[in-house]
Amino acid sequence: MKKPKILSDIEWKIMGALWRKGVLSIKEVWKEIYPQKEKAYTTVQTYMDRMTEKKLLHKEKIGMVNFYRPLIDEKTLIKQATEKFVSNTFNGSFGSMAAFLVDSYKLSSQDLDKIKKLIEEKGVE
Amino acid sequence: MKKPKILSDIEWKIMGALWRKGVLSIKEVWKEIYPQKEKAYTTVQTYMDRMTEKKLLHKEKIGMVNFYRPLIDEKTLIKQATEKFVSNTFNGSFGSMAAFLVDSYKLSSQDLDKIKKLIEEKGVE
DNA sequence: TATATTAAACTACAATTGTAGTAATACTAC
DNA sequence: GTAGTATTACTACAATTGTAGTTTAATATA
Repeated sequence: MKKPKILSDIEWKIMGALWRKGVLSIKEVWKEIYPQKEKAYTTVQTYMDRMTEKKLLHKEKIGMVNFYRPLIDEKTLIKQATEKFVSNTFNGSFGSMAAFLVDSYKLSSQDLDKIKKLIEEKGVE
Repeated sequence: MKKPKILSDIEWKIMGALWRKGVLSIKEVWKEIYPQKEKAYTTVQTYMDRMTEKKLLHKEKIGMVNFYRPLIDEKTLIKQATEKFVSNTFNGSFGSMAAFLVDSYKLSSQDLDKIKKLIEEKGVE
């Protein structure tokens, strides 16, 4: 992959809606991500258009309405984004990042437990 | 904090150099982050200027040369950036993010071990 | 002192992003 | 078949980002 497409805030929201729901019209996405109309309908429209150009979405007209579907799967994109983020902020060390997260006040004991189990599965005892 | 300032790639590099070295001139930063002249000197100059305007850096002239020093400390900024990233990509769940990292093929057993110890210190047994 | 070097200061400009308005078109209910 | 309504399609435009050139001022050197 040449230029891993990293998303802006709004693009993440749009992709998120589509990953959750599968295939949606612009209006449906808009209602999903801005139920309080925090942004104009046409703003979402513009984004989804551009994302279609950028091959992040595929659009197909059914009747008079365009429906959009994500062309990139969630796992893949999150992986790319995480790699880029970690490379910027933690000099590429996933370990440091994970340690930072664990070390921060942010994790519940359920989280910690889950992570611990994952580690154990990976064979560190 | 009103608008947490999140950095672009180049800005991270510049901040990184300054966090490591303390106080540097533009040329020093440039040599540090683009030893192969991947970007023009004036590009770095423009960035550092803008970052000074944005209060990310403080500039002080010593003799004829400006020296720059970071106004925001590394931990703080990484925390903000991580929060934003996690909110975008993992719906705000630090646990999911940590689990994703641990679960991915990216961590060495040293990393895992370190994380495990951190978890244990936090009192999950 | 004229000259080359250095670094600062200023200017430029296209691409992308954030935000949305307006025009055209098709559809729906009288 | 005409008047609203829903959607698409098109257009707009300022702010920010990425990239760097040009001009000026000071400094060291020959």
